[in-house]
Amino acid sequence: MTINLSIKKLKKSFYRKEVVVVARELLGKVLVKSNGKENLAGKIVEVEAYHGDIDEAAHSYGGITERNEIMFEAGGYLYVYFTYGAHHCCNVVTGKKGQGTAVLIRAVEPVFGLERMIKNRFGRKLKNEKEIFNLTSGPGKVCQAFKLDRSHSGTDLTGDKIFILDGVKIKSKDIGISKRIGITRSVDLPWRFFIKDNPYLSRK
DNA sequence: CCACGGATTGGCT
DNA sequence: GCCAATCCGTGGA
Repeated sequence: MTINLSIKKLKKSFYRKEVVVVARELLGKVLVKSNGKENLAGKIVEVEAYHGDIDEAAHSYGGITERNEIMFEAGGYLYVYFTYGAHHCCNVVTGKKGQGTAVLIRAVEPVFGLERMIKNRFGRKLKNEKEIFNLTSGPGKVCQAFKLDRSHSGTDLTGDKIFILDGVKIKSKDIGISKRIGITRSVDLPWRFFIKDNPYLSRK
């Protein structure tokens, strides 16, 4: 009998599709950061889609700037931005060159490198068992745990430092849909997707 | 050059 | 539940 471990790295073709399709398919996939120091992995459990043309909440709405330039590349790159004077958020660029579409990774379920993530995020050991659910349950938290900042923006996701592995296919009935969180424009687009009942979500 | 506000988080009421 | 913290990207003067 063969065992399909489904640990193949996602290729450019995976990312170069319509952003909402990629957003849903990213659920259950595994974000990996791998360098000499850190070997971290987390299953993606919550995402949001952003669309440059019709979405006033997207950084790419309004055209290319120095910050969002990478969003306009063809899919398969990382876009990391800094906000509120304190937090980084990481996105997966999707679609064709010039579209300006990306998927925000809002929460992951820690899979590998827990000790390192805890150190990166809290600088100490966990106070209690419940704190594990505060480790990567938000876009700023994911970047802190994975130590991702603007220097990682533009990273090729088919390289060997930061990439995403194929994972469990999430069934439609197990995917929750809602409006996006924390935005003030285009607020009604139902483009937040999450794995229902997963304990690592930023919200229910 | 300057002013405004943000794809958040955590602490306090 | 409410709100301050805190930098910097963006747009207008």
